[in-house]
Amino acid sequence: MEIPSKFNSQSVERKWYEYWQENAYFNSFPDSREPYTIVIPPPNVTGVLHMGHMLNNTLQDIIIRRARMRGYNACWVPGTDHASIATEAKVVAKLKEQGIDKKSLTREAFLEHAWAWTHEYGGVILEQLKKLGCSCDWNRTKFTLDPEMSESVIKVFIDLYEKGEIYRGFRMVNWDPEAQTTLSDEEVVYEEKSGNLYHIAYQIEDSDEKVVIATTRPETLLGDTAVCINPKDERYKHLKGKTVVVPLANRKVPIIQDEYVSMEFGTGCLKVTPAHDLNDKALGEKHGLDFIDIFNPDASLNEKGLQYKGLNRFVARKKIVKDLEALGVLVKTEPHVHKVGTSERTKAVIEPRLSDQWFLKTKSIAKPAMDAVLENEAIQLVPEKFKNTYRHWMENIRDWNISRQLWWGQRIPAYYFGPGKEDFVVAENKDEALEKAKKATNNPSLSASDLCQDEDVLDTWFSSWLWPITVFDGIRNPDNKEISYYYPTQDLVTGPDILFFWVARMIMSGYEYRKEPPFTKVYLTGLVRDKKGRKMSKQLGNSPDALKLIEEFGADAVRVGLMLSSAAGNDLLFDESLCQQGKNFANKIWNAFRLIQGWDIDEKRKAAPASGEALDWYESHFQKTLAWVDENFEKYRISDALMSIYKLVWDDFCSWLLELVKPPYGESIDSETHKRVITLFENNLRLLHPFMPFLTEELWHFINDRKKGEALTVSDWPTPMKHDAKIIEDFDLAKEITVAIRNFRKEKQLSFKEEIEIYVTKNNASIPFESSIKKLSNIASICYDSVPENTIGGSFRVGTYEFFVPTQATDDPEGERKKLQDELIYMKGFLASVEKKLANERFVANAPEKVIAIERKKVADAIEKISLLEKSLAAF
RNA sequence: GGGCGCUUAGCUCAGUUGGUUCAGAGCACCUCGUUUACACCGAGGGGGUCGGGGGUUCGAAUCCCUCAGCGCCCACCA
Repeated sequence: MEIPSKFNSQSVERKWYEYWQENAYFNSFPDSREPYTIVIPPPNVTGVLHMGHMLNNTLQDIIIRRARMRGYNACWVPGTDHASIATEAKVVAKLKEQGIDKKSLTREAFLEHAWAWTHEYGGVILEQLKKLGCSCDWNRTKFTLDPEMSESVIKVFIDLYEKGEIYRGFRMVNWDPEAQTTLSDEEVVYEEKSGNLYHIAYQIEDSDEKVVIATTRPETLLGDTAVCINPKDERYKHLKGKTVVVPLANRKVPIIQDEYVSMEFGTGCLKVTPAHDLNDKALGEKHGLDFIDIFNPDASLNEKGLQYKGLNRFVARKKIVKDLEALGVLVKTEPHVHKVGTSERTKAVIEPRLSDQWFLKTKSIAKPAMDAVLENEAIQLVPEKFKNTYRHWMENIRDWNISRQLWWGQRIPAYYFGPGKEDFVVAENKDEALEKAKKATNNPSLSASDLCQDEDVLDTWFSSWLWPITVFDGIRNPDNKEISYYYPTQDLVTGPDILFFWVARMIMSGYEYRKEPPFTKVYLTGLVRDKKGRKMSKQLGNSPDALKLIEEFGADAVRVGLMLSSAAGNDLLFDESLCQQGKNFANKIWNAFRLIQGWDIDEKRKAAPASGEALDWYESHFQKTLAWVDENFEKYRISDALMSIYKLVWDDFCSWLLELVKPPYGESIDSETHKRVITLFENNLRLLHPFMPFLTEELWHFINDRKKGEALTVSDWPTPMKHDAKIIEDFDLAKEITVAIRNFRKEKQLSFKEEIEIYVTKNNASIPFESSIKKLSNIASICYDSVPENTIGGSFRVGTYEFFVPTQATDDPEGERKKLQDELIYMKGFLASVEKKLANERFVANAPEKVIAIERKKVADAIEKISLLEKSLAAF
C-alpha cells in the first residue's frame, strides 16, 4: 500500500463527512441510553462563519463527539436565528442599493424580500459548519421563524400576558433613530465620546438677572419645560418661584427645586427636558411639567423644533449653538467627555424617547434563575468568575422591553378594536381575537375588519430565549417524548457577550416553562482576538477568512490551532501559526502510521527485549494520560486535554515508543509487537478523534477494512484502567539516563553510529529498562562489575548512578577536574542547606512528615553523590 | 462612580488545600544532524530575583495589606 508522505486534508474531509452522514451517525432518537444534548447557539441566518463561530462550534463538536464515543445518545441540535434587527437592517440596505426605500413597501412586500434573502443565504453558515466537521443532527435543523417555532413564541406571549407578566406601557425607552425601533437596555452600548458642555444663559423674567445652565445637548432646550435648582443651593435661593425664558424657543418656564440636582456639577442649574431624558422625565412627573417631544422617529426635529424643523439632531445642535452665540447667551463652551448610548446593531446614538411599548416583568421570573446559578448550583458557569457578573445583573434586572418597530419577526398578537390603543385583546389569531373582543365589548356584531393587529414584532431574543425548549417542541406539546428525553440539555457553549441577552433569559424561561434548568453547564468562551490583542472585526479586516484557513491547513489543523490556546473564559489571541502547528501535528500522526504500516511482519519472530518492556510502559503511561485527559474534560479544560494528548502522541508514542519497537533496518517485526503497537495506535486515534475527526477517521479505516458501524466516530472512548506508577517512574529514569548518554556522546563528539560500552556503579541495583537504554543510545553492553582503567573524564552521573565510558584520556584534564569540582561544590551547598533546614526545630515540629521524609532522602542522596564525586576527583 | 478579574521565560498560558538549591508546558530561539515514518523532522541546549513594596509563616508564585499597569461588566449626574 503506497501512502503519500504528506497528509492531504482536502480530499479526506469531504469523503468522511459524507460517509458519516450517509450512515446517520449524527442522528439521534430517544432510546434507552442516557442522552447527551447540546443546542447550538443559533447563528444569524444570514451570517457567515467567523472565528468566534469556529472556536465555539469546535468546542461543542469536541464535547459532543467525546460524549458519543462514551456511549451517550449524543444529540447536537443545529439551527439559525432570524436575528430580527440585524437581518432587517441588511435587507433594508440591500433594497436601498436597488433603489428601493423600505417605506415605499408594504409589510407583506418587505417580508417577501426578507424571506427571499433568507432562503438564498440562510443555511450558508450551516454548510460552513459541516466543513469544520461539526457533528450536528442535521435532520433537526431549526429556524427561529419556522411556523411551529413562531407558534410557540406566540403561545408564550399570550400565556405571560394572561399571567399578568406582560404589559403595555408608556415609558422612556431606548430609541434607535437609524433602525427606527426601540431597543432593550442590553442592546445599548455605552461609548465614551468627547463632546462639549455648553453653558447657556436663560433670562429671568422681570429681572435683569440671567441664570446659567450647563448641558451637553443644547438642541433639546427646544423641549425644555423647566429649570431646576437644588433647594439647598445658597447661590440660587432668591430664584425660587421665578420664571425664566428659554432662549430661541422664547418659552416661559418655571424654576423648580429638587434635591436631585447636584450643586457640584456644571453650574448647579439644570435644564429640564422631560420628553428626552430619563431623569428629566422623573422630574417632569414629580413637578407636573409639560412634555414636549421635539423629534421625529429619525431624530430630525419636528414642528416643535421651530425654525430647525427637519434638521438632523446633530446639524441642529451646531446651528443652535451658533444662534445662541449670536444672541450672546452662550456663556462658555468647555470640552467634556461623557458616555453616550449607542445601538449595538446600527451604532446610531440612542435617543431616549417616550413611547408605548410592550414589557415583560422580570422580577418573579428571575428569582429561580438566580437561585439556579447562585444558590443550588443546578447550573454551573465555567469559568466561575461569571457568577458575579450574573448575580449583579440579576439583582438589578429591569423589565424587558420586548416590542420592536420592525417587520422581520413574530408579530405581536395583540388586536386593537377601539379608536385608540387602549382597547385590545391578545390572542393566537384573528378569529380567536374576534371572539375575545366580542366578549370584552359585549358587542356581537363586531367584525374582523374592526380589529387591527399591533404593528410591532417581538425582540429576537424573545424567541431565542425559548430555544432549548422549542427545538423539542416543548411549548406546544409539553409532554412529548422528545422534550422529556432530551431536556434539560447538558452543555451550553457560548460567548460571555450574550450572557444576559440569551443565557440568563433561557434560564428564566426554562424554569417558567419546564420547572427545570435548560442546561446544567454553561461554558463561556473568550473572544477571539488577533495576535496584537485587538478584537477581530470586519472593520479592522483582521479576521482571517475561516473557510480559507480550513482550505489551507485542513479542518483538523484549524481545530487544533484554535484549541491549543483557548483556556476557558480567556480571550484567545489567534495567530495562523497555530494552525500550522496543528497541521504539523496532523502530519506527524500521519507519518507515524506510515512507519507502522510499512513494517514486514514475521509470524515466527520473537519480540525483541526492548519492545516488550517499552510497550508495557506505554500502556501504563497511556492510562495515566487518559485519566488526566478525562479529568480535564470534566473541568472544561479542553486545551489542557489536547496538550496532554499532543505530548502523548508526539513525544511518548513517536519519539520513545516507536523508536524502541522499530526493527533494525532490513529486519521484520514480530507479530505480537506489531499487534500491540497497532492497538495502541488505535487508542491514540480514539483520544484524538474529537479534536481531529477527519484525519483519525481516515487512518482508522486504513488500519483495517472497516464495515459499516465500525467507524471511529461511533467507536468507544478508551475505558480508564489503573496504571502502574512504578513502571512509569522507572521509565522516566531510563529516559534521563538515555539523555545523559546522548549528551555525553555529543560532548565527546562520539558519533551515534559508534557503538560504545558503558560501566556503571551503583550498590546492589540494576538499571531499569536496560534494553531500551541500550537500543536508544547504541550501547553494546552495560557492565556492572568492574570499572576499567583510563576513565578519567569519562564519567557522568544520573541521580545516584555513576557511569563510566572507557575512552582515551581527555586532552583537557584541568577542565574535567573543574567540572567535577563545581558539581561537588554545588552538591555540598545543597546538602548544607537541606541539613540546616532539618536542624531547624520549628521546621521539624511543624512540617508534615511527608515533607520531612523527602528532605531526609535528599540528605542521603546528596551524601552518596558527594562520595561518588570525591572518588572521581581522587582519580586525577 | 460601583463591582469583578488579570500581571509567571521572547510569545501564549499551567501552577490544585503555602512545602525541594531545577517554578512547568507549547511555540519561538540557539547548536548539531541528509540515522532507512516525518526537515510539516530528529537529538541536545539556553532562557524567569513569578508586576513593585511591605507583612504573616519554620517555609510564599501560592495567604494578607499596599502601590502601579492592563482588561471586563454594570451605572440616568445634566
